[in-house]
Amino acid sequence: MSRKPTMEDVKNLAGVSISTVSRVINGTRKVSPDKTEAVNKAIAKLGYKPNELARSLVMKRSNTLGIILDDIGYSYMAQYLRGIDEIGKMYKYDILLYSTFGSFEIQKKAVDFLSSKQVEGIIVISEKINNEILYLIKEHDIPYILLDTFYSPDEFKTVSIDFKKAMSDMTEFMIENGHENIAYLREKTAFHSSESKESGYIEATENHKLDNWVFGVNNDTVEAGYKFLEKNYNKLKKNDVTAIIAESDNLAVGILHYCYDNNINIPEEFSVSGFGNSDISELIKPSLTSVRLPYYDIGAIAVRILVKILRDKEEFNESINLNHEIMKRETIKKIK
Amino acid sequence: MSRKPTMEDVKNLAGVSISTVSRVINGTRKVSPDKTEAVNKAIAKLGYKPNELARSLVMKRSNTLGIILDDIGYSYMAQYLRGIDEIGKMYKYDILLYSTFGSFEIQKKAVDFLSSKQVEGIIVISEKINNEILYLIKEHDIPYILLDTFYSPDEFKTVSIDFKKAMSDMTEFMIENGHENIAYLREKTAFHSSESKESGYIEATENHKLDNWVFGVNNDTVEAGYKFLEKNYNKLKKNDVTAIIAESDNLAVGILHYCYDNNINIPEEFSVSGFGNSDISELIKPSLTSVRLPYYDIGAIAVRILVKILRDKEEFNESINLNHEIMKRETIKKIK
DNA sequence: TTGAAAGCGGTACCAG
DNA sequence: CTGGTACCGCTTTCAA
Repeated sequence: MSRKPTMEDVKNLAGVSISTVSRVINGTRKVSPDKTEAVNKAIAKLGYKPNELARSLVMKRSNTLGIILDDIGYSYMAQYLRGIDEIGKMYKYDILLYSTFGSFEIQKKAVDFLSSKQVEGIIVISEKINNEILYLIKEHDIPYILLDTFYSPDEFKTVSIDFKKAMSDMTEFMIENGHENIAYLREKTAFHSSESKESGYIEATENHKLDNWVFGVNNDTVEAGYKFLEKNYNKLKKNDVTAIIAESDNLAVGILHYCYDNNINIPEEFSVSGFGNSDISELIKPSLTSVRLPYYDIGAIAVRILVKILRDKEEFNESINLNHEIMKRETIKKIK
Repeated sequence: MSRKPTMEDVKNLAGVSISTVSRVINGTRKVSPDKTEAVNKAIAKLGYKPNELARSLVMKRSNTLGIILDDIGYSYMAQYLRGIDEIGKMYKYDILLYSTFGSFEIQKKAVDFLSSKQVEGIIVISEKINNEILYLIKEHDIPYILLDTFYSPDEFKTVSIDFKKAMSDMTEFMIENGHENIAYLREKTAFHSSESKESGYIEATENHKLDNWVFGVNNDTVEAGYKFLEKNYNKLKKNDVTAIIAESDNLAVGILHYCYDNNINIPEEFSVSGFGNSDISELIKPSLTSVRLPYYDIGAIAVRILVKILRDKEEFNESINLNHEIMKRETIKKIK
């Protein structure tokens, strides 16, 4: 097998200088038609492809975007990545992935690594981010953008959705449907998004002068949702609660499972909502009302912004929020 | 902002030659303790990180594995990627992703691109693969491995599972549970995996001298499964069918939905099984019996093999099959 | 052990 | 318009 052809080979075959070869490849300057053709023929004949590594080395550009994320296994990550990938490709950028499994240590390694690969921009997708890593990115002087996070929105750039507004909207939606005693189920670990959501619920209920009941569980799992209702069913009934807003689809599914096992009719006894619009919300029976988050769009916009920063050397300092959408399904019933 | 430090800077600060710097970084040769220390100090002080691009250029190694896949949006892709990523990282390989959205044209571009980035190996994850692209990879002389595919297993390397055996096992399982009239639902588009699965069903039923009923639908969707049962319910009952094996979870979920809507009790009237063990299979009520595919392991093993090829220049010519697992859940009932 | 110097495959500036 | 050449940052002979 013969070694990959280089510009040297093209130059020899075409009988021109190496600079000329470079010129016709990049269209940097005018080259006479005959030489252009000679070069193109040689390229075709040899099947020459420029070595991007060498090119990046001298240009100090790699046409690559680095993505740092916690775990590719999270189902919504794929949606982010689609947005990033698709739009990135439109601008000729490719994707270098780095999973950190939530470890700050690995996050730092990721930055160093991506930087050494000379990525032109970095997108960090993580709720639990450490400011060290952000400063590290800044130090490397590489443009970046944050997704899925609430960390210091003032100081760091982020594209996200307004979780508080989203949950407030969901609560309003329950109220519009006639519910006045609405319970709220959240996970206790204090991530910002979780707190924002709760505050949205609180705000909406208070605006309508309704009581509010916040219940906390320890994990964002189906089991936790199940146990919650098992434990609190009587209490909810005693207080005439007719709707339960869960801060996640997992929790909501747990609630639905408990109802299924105990012949509690949904939505007759309770209207239930989740959050995230995961696949299951549409497929479970009864199908679950949820809040759709525009992951794809967030990824897409993040890339657009990054590209803009790269192209125009323009700063990006506002945090952008995208719109959520309430997906009404069978678990909601209008009462009164 | 000061430019990134290079070996030149380290050399100056440490007062040694640039070769020496390289040596202590790579441990290529013995270097006297004092110089070693001087270099290390300089590196630490400057925060020097080697430029991987330059390194790759001269070494002709990039420590990067290229992944070509159809669409990162497919839910099981994430599991493949986790396996690849996690094991890849163990061997210091990083991941360059390329989505092709099933287009052969883009697949070819992907190969060229990855090659120009000097990836050391390529993993192709796609059911619909074109042999052109395989020859293209061969031409580039870069080691590769195929996943999720059945294409020419003799000529090309692949890690997969034995779909035929898997479906035959599922059928046997139904038979063990006393079912003698078992319907089979497949998608008509003729991918290899689909055909293999069907042949597994046929084989098992024939081994037990049972009748077999194969139904075909046009899409692998929940709706298709739903419509299938809607159309064939009476026919199934007339033939005393007590079990339905669907070739995918989607189809099976559609069946479950139809039953839910029409008060057909599962598993009393029908035992139902899906394939793929998607998230929904565990979360739907009744939970769906399915076949778990070891995506993570497939990815992990693929990387191991690739690394072995890279390290030992060893050929890999057998196709490896990994074990599936039948996940028994509520949709199955023992009869008789 | 150590340093000088020749590349790896390109780009871009400088003359001509 | 075209060719020569320095250089991007690093590894690796080859001598010393």
